[in-house]
Amino acid sequence: MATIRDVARLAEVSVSTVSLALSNPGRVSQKTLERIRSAVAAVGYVADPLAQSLARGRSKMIGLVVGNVGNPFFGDIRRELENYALEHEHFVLITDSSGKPGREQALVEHLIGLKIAGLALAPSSFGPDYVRFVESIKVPMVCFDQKVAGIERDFVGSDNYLAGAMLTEHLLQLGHRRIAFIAGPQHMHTASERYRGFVETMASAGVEVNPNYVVDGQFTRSAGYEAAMRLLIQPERPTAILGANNAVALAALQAMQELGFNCPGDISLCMIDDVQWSNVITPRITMVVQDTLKLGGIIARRLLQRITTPEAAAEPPQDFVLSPKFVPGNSCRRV
Amino acid sequence: MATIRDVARLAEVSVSTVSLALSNPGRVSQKTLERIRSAVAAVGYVADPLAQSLARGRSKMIGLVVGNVGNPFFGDIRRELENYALEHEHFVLITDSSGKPGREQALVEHLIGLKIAGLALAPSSFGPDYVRFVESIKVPMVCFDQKVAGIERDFVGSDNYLAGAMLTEHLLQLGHRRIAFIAGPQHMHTASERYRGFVETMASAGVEVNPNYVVDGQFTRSAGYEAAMRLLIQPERPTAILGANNAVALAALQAMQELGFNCPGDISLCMIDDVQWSNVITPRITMVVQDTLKLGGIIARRLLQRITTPEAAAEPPQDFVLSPKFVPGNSCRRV
DNA sequence: TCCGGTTATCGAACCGGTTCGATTTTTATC
DNA sequence: GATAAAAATCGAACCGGTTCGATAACCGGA
Repeated sequence: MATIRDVARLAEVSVSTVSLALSNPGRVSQKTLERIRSAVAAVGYVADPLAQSLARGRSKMIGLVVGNVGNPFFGDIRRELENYALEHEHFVLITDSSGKPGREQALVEHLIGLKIAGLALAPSSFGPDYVRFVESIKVPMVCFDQKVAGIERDFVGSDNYLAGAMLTEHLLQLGHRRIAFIAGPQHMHTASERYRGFVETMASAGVEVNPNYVVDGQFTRSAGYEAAMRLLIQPERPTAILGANNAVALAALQAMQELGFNCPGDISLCMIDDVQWSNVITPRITMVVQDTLKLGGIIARRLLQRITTPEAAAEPPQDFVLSPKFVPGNSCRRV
Repeated sequence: MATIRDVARLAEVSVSTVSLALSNPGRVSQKTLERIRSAVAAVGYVADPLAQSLARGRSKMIGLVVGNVGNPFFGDIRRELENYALEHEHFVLITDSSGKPGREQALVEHLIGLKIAGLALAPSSFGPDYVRFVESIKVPMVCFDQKVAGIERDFVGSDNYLAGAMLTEHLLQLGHRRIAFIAGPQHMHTASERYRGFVETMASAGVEVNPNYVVDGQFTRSAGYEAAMRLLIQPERPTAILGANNAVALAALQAMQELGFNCPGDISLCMIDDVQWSNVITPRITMVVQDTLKLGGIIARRLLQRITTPEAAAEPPQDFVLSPKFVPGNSCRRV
């Protein structure tokens, strides 16, 4: 590997001039610039990013920390961020916390040790300790997906209240009254907002929520399955189930299939968030989806702004909340 | 941030002693070790990984380069690698090439610039240039998924010939003779092997392969859909379709649904590789799946071995090929 | 021709560690 | 108690860049 000293020797200038010429071509004379450029080409010099980061105190890398890279929700976001970062000569490092706050923290610290230029974080926890931790991060950052109370940072996400409300409204309009809700962990903003959307829409329609119809699915497949089973073995079954996320809804579909219930014949089902291959799942689930592409675009643009321009870096944190979109399927029938 | 010099000052020893003590506690005296340890604790010293990597010429990071992190196939592999790496105080950086060879190369070069300790690579291309590129990588590495002819590196993957053969055999035993095959790009080892498994099993059963029944699905959803459509509009339709991967098979299912064909009533379907939520897809697709957990374990162990022990690093490259598993569904009927 | 003000280039210090040969201290041996 | 060998510690160079104050070269104007 050729170093900057090799270039300097060949171009017959000092090391500092080479460095200057490469980072700020306007500040050296035309002929030395050319000499340096041809020397660079001759020895095949490429600056060592590690040495650069050490000297500059910051690298050209952007950290992306998510709870589960396999979740298609993150797919578009990752892609947008990568493409946008690439345009600005930055490089995205993806890390996966498996949803564990402890590991998330370790990953973030490691990334900061790498002197990343910026961080896109999908928070996986909550509470004062967690908030303190996130607030201690001094790198330019954007949070997304999960809004955490107390964290004063840019946030990009969807209107989860609206998501819950839209599907509830849809079911009500189809004539359903015995509507069940498989909820997520209530300490999560997404989960509590979706639930609130459900409850308030029911209330404003004057329909009472049967407490037995609200079960906790933890946003996971296994807990969602258990929760759905509890709903389905009740003597007076709900006529419709609203899954607060894709995992619990599909777990409910599985439970229905296993118990021999027909969807939507016996029970209607709808969910928040898409999954891959949802269009080959029978029935096609009626759902409300987030505009992940747009979310990713906003995250990417905002983060790069904060990284590259000092004015943007100084701006106060801002929330970007997008409306989700209703995607009709054939899993809900009129009653 | 406290530096090693702060520690040295407080412990009243030289910087080099601190460095030595931290990396090799056995080579300093007991009391200086203790003094250094308490000094480290007192100032909250944590070594700067960047400076360490620069000085040592290698970091504690492992690069994982895949074509699509969203593919559940990579999920287990990533998780196994991360867990195993963590046990050995290494840290996994995930990067996604979106299947583009150019970007893959750029990513690998960037990772090498970061002086990664090792690399797990799912090759996304082939051909002499590509082989030359991979062969030029001097970091300890393990290739997986796609076996590329000419690359002399450890390889971990599944027996794709067997995968194709098993499903073909299954369909033959159910009495099918008009069996169609939606193939992948033949320059890919996985694709050509699966195809070979199909062709040779058909041949040894004495069943002729109708050339109109072999179509190219490129392993992608869209091309798979087109290919399936071509199969389905033929006057003499196949009685069974074998999808060479999950994407083309599910695209075929979609095509069948759209054209009003019942699966398995009208046409049987089976596929290689699982997808998330396959158990809520109707019908449950009969498939052959790879043992991704075990693959991940082998990749992780092998790579860490090569990284941590010089003997393993010197070993000649080796192939680890696992047998896939047959998972019956209800998408194939007897004819 | 001399002078003040730019512009171009350089040298040295620095980022925060590691490493290795040299020096000092300790321990064991006679 | 002298001496060789072993163990502990140190200093300096190095990894490969950046940055900034200092110096050198250049320019037009009096």
